Amino acid sequence: MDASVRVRFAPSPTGYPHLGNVRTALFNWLFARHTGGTFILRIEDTDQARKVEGAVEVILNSLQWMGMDWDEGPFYQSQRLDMYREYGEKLVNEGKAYYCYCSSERLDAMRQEQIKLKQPPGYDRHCRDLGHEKTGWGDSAVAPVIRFRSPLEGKTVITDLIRGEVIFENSTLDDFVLLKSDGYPTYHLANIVDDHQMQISHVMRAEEWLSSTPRHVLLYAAFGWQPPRFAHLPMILGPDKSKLSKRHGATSIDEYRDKGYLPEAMINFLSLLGWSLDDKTEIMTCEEIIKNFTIERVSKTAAVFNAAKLEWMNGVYIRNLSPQEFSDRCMPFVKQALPDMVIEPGYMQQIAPLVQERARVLAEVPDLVDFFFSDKLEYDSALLCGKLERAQAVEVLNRTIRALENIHEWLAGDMEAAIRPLAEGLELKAGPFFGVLRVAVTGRTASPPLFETMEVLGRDRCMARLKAALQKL
RNA sequence: GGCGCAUUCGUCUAGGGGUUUAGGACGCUGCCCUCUCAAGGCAGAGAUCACCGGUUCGAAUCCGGUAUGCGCUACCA
Repeated sequence: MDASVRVRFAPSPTGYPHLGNVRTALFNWLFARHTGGTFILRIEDTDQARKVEGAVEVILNSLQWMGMDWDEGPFYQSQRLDMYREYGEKLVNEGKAYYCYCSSERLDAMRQEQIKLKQPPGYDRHCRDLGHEKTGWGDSAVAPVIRFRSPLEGKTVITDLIRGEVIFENSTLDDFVLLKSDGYPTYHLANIVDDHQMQISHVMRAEEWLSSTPRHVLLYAAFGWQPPRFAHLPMILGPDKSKLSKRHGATSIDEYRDKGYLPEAMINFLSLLGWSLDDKTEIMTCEEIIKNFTIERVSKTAAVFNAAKLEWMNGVYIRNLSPQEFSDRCMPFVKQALPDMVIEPGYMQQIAPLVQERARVLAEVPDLVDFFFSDKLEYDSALLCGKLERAQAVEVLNRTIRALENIHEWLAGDMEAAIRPLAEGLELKAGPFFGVLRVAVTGRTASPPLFETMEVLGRDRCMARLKAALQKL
């Protein structure tokens, strides 16, 4: 237990959280829970242009859905603008940053030119030594930004908990913006100020941030602050091995919820994207993951997201649910997909066990069970015969109906005992014989076991369907 | 272009000098079970550990280079 561990998940509400974001949140949360530390939620809403309405709510909901509770926050950077500005101006006053009045047009033109000349793009430090005659807002038609006065030489060494020592030449760093002309801080400024103020001990974020870490280390030094420990997590890639994004299909976490992935399966699966317990353990409860999670066992290499494996794992979790719980969790999906049907919880509880091991995601349950609810089955009569002659199929149905009329208790065992011998009489194997009945009763060629299905369906519905099948032939 | 990171079966990964004929999982194929579909069981294919050199009695494991991939290179995060 290390109560001094303070970590944060700091998403920007510029879109809905995707698997990568959630994995980052998860690792921070796991680390906090493992160490007995504190998990803080901070919304980095400093980009007014890319802000997406409602994204914060989705982020919060997603964390809650996955069971990742936070101890402090959410804090909003947009509510702390004055403070960032003060810190920015403080650096200007100390000569560690400066106002820049370059217009975006000049900056764009400069970049174009640099690219044309095959030079590394970057700010040309035009305003770095303007002097003091022009300082602050109001002195120019152009609202200025504050830029960091990056050292021109030397090296910045960062020690990453996952990657070890990484060395950057300061000369490759440009004078990045700290405070934008709209008064909002950039990520670099706000992030450092907040991490310091919130006493963050470990910064765990995706590897895409590794390149900007020297800037952050330099900023901490400029403020005279002790930087936190850094751990850059491996990226999660799409099947084409590029950074996960919308074009890879379902990436937003609530899409997975809507498809019927279980949060516990998502936790388990995501925990294994860049972390492992040992050489064989894969299915773990959240408690087990928390107990065993350490940064030492986080891998360095980017992971391609394997949707098929997630689906498999979700199936494992679905099968491990109690029948009651499975039934309860199916309800919303079934109701939504079959809006015209009356879905009684009691009936659903009878149906559920028949499809539990056949579903990999909850959203496919409605397709598996809809025939339990419909009054009239729609199917191609050709399915009824399968490979049998029409006359044979008719005979199968007639004999079954007769046998069933003598059944006292509508129980799967009794029905099977009465019907199975009928196949022999027609010199048919059980497979083809039951096949006819299956289509008659369910309208499809694949279904849960026939007699259990018929028992749940009930006598009236089954008899009606068998007779209806006869009519079709 | 510059800088950085990475590189073990198609994918997720174990392994960190001899215990490895490189282990597990998903997926795939086959067989078994079986009233269909699943689930389950068993088996199989699949990795010269990116490549080249070096260190060493010995390298997937250590070092160097090359290649490739990815990331960053914004008044985005």
